[in-house]
Amino acid sequence: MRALELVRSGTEADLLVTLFGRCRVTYEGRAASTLGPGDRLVVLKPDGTALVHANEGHQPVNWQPPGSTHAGRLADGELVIESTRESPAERLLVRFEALGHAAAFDPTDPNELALSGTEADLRDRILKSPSLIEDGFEPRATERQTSAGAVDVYGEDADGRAVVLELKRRRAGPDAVSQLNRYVDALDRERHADATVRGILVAPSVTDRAHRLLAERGLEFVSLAPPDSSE
Amino acid sequence: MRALELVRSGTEADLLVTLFGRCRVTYEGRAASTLGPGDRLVVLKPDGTALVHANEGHQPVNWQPPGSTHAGRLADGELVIESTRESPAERLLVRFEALGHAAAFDPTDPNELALSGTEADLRDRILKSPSLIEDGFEPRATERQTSAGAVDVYGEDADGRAVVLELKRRRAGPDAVSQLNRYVDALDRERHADATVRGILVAPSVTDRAHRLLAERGLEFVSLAPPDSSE
DNA sequence: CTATATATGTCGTTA
DNA sequence: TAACGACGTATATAG
Repeated sequence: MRALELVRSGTEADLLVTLFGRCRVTYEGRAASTLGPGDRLVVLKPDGTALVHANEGHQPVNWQPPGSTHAGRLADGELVIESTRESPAERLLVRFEALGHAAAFDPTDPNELALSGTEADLRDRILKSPSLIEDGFEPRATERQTSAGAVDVYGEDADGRAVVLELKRRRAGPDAVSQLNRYVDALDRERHADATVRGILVAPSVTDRAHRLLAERGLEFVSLAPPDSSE
Repeated sequence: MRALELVRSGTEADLLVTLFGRCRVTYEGRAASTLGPGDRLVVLKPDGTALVHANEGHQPVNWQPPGSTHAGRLADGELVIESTRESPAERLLVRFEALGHAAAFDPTDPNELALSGTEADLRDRILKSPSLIEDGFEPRATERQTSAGAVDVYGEDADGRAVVLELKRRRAGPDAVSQLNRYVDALDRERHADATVRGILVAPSVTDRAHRLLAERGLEFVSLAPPDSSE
């Protein structure tokens, strides 16, 4: 079978292999799933990634993470792709009952994605212009460690009070407030100073629930978004 | 150009279109990105999804969500795929300087994925055998609403005290504890009863930090995993 | 390896 | 539509 040869030689030669056809899929590992017959696109990458894409959705209906091992074989005359990995033990089986297409490509890709508008960009914006938070704010550290984890930005306000910033690149919800709250609690406990630590959530906006939570916990909010790519 | 025709007729006819070749990609929307020349697989789905897959990783290096609109055109003799959506406004541009392959398929897929080992399965396991939590535990409601959101499982212990369960299908971290804490706080405030609400995190295991957080907040932990698919 | 938090997260469900 | 939380999340980074 030509497709089987393609899968074998393709994975062997570190090619990107694509298959399209009618197949069933079973998965067992962190969870377990079965998928009845249907037409899907299967992609096998040289890094061990396997993707099964149906006709809808951004996400693959089934997959195997990078580092997996792909193998092709025939069972009752049908092409079967088996992708496995250990730690955690996971196995993906794709059984084709009809194959419309099979191809292999040499994917040389020297360039990396350049992305802007991330939380890191928001942080850099604040470090460059601390007054965006408030007059007199002075950043002292990023990723400052606490017993509750690393704080996005740590600094002092105009009165010398300790300030913790938690940054979100988009509208923030209750989880962001809880996160900030954990850091403030931890620092309050560790610093055993007179003044309590101020906690400020920095995001373009917050949800109602998050806003209430901030108030309950005595935390603050500053509206700020990552810079446009043009800035 | 044959590939252009394929893209146009394929998207028109609700086919799944795949392209492989050397391309550059730019994206602007919730964030912004550029990607220099390299060999990638582009997938256009009939639901408006666009995927750009490089040779590595489970995730597409660039994409456009379902509901987007794809268009193909020629610019200086090169095939350009443009995928846009509104709300939020986002635009993906893929410009091929070399095309190795183009194909279109009719993806009929009547079957849905059947998945087990989820949080819902863990919840059902508890509802069927409440003593897995502790002797005398009695579930009263799932998705019980509070001012902080819906609680996974709400019930009473042997002494008639209110109990909130927060379920996680896998090892739980600090965020899960914060979530549980929010629900317990909300119920304590709403119920204005004498006895405080008990909060129990139910997961296969917890991280050290999560364990400490539970102790600080007076919350509890019960080790329990979703059932095997065989169970 | 694990732990932690981000993500153009996506996706489903519900108000 | 927005909000909220789950996801086989994946991914990067620090320890």
